[in-house]
Amino acid sequence: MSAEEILSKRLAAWSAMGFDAERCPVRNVLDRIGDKWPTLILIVLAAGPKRFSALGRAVPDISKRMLTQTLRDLERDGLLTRKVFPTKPPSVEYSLTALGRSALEPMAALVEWAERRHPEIEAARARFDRDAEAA
Amino acid sequence: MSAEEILSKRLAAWSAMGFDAERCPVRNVLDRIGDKWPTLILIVLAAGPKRFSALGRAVPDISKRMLTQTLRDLERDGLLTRKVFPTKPPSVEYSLTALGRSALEPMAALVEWAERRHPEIEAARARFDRDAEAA
DNA sequence: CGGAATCCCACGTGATACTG
DNA sequence: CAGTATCACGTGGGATTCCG
Repeated sequence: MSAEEILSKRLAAWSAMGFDAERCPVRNVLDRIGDKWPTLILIVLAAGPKRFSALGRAVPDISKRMLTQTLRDLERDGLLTRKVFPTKPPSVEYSLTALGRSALEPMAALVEWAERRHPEIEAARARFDRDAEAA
Repeated sequence: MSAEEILSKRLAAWSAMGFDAERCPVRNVLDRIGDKWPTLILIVLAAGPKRFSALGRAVPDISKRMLTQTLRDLERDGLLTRKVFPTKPPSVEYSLTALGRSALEPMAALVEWAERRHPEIEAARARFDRDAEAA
């Protein structure tokens, strides 16, 4: 089944169900793995479990606040687990669940597409901007 | 090559390049097709060309402002084309480009993942919320 | 009909300081 | 170390209005 068919079918199904945005799986998912921070966190964790501050170092431009919140969201969705070691000072280790690892596959497909098509996109942008400037 | 390997490799490459968020293809792409409205527009157009107001009807909860802006962005990125018919009143038709259609493939993978895993995610959320409420 | 322009505010996000 | 709490700000995006 082609990508067009898959998407068109899904679309038809959702429309028939009244388009409840809250329950739409795609919207639900996109709000997570489509977002910048969750995606980056998952990619970093793909290499193996990491502690809180290690994650912070791996994604330099995330604030502690967003890191905490993003980790909570991903934990809530069952994409990663949070394991506390009662050492002193305490340390917390985050690692992907099977569900989280399964998310890496479509994400990898997206990343590959992004890298392969990036030149075309940049070219299209340059063309568009040039044409717009002509006006 | 596994998804983990692909993503870890990419991550290493970006880190080595200094993590320039502006030029990172993935961030660039995620800001488009990871976002809610662009994704939905592309999915709707997967079924065939559509006019402005038809798109608005197909995505009921998008405002005219966001519809216009989203279409502009996608046109700028070369994912769709805008064709004006000088009828009266004017009509405008949007359709996917080859580049736009190629984006459907990774998106379909994402949608399939989302639908297949949605029950697990909902269950994980319910469990998380229940445990949290116990405190 | 398809879009541009304007207003406006909720809320996402960062910065900072504090705690177990 | 791994967070929470608080405040303050900027802006994404909705509502509305006007135009060709």
